[in-house]
Amino acid sequence: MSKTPTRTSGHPVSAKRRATSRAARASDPKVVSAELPLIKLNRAERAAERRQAIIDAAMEEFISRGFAATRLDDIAKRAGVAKGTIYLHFKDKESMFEELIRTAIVPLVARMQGPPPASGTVRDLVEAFALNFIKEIATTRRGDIVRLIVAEGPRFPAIADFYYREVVSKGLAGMRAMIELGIARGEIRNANLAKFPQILVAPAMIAVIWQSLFAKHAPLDAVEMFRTHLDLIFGERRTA
Amino acid sequence: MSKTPTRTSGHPVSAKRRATSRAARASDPKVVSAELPLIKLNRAERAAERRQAIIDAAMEEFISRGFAATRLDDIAKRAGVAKGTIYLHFKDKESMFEELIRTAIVPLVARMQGPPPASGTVRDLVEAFALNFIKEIATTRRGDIVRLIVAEGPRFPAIADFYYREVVSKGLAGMRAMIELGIARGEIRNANLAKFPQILVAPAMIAVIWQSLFAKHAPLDAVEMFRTHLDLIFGERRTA
DNA sequence: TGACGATGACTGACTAGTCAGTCATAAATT
DNA sequence: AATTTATGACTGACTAGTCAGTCATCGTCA
Repeated sequence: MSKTPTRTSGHPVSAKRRATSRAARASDPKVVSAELPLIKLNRAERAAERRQAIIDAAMEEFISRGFAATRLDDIAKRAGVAKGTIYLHFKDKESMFEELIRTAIVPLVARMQGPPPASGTVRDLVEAFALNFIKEIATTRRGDIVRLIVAEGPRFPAIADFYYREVVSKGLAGMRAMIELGIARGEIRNANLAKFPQILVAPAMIAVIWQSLFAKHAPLDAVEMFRTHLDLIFGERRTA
Repeated sequence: MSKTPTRTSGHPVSAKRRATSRAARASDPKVVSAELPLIKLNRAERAAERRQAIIDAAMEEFISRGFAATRLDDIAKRAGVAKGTIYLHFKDKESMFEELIRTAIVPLVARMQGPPPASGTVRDLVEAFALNFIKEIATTRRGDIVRLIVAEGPRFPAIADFYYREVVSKGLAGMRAMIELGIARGEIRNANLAKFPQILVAPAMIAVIWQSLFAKHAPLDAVEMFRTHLDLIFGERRTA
């Protein structure tokens, strides 16, 4: 009982130096982008910078803890801002999470549309695309975003909907187009594949999941696996 | 929150009549002797029954909310027991979760080992196996357990470890054996497939995830998809 | 067989703590 | 000085886990 019914959330650090945060930010070689002169940033720039810091921190926390177990206090601390600042940028935890996933998907997709359809066989096209996916997503922190969507999707229908609409359906349509091209050119034997573009990307998705769950038990050579998969679809490759 | 002294045992689950004890005795003791075959169960039997009720309820809650967002109060209510009763069977929330997943995996694996290797081609073997998987797991509530493991695995290394050891590594070994048999018999052309048994099961895993995330957006014929996938591996089938 | 105390399964109010969100105050900027 | 932006102490709602008490069941004995 003699516990502390009063002053509950007493963070031990409570030194009365509020300027500290700011001073620290200035000198701290933290996350802040390398603004060389570190000269005056106007308000809009600062706000944008902090917002980004919050987004980065939140992404990190959500990825490693999931939505429910993530504490806003931790996000604030990691971002180097006070908790209240978060509420200057986001309505609440939930909409913050949804907006985060949403904006995270954009560069994810953008990254996938980077390399323009290089001339060559359809197999080259698909291979370039998949290798890009594996290099940029499956084997990086970004892959965790995909896993996060799988994990939290059922509880955030808005996210699952958005993800399906903006990524899955478009991605599959693209895959289907490539498959049909392959069929038309005679590179792909099985015409039914066009009905299930999922098959084409399945190993890549598996690689994403594998990395975050079992990488430490048994490393997986995602690139070689995908090449083998392409051999099944396009026929044995010449080898190297 | 204030109005819950009445105990409301009317929940969809088993909810034996026995929960009536206190409240009913206090208010209307006579009504009790209504119907209910109420087979005599001794203490041990009852305990086992309640334990099972708790397990079922917990599984349901964990699947639909995830570990962190699940409330023990809800599990208790769904199981028709008091919260304290849970602690007669499990040490705490975390070990309860781990034990749940662990015991859930056993029938999952058992269900996969049911049909003995029927005589026939390797393709028939694999197809029977996969169709069984899709029917028994991918398209049922059990698939959600798999998704739950994917979702919570990174935060429960013990679960990921166990799952890898008891399911993944064994399953892949079995797949590899089948693939090697297929190669030896000349049914499978690409010998590299034995290096990546993951490819064989990838579409089935994708089906599991698809069902829980996108089924309502676009239903997926997992069986036909898998057959198409087998065509890639074993060569075109006669069709139907 | 029936009465009766012992047992322990079960209960749920309660404790101790957590954390999302608020807001009075202070710093920075205009 | 006025206004905008940031802070972090604080609040209130919520929850994992506890435990003193209850009562159905069971063993024992008349």
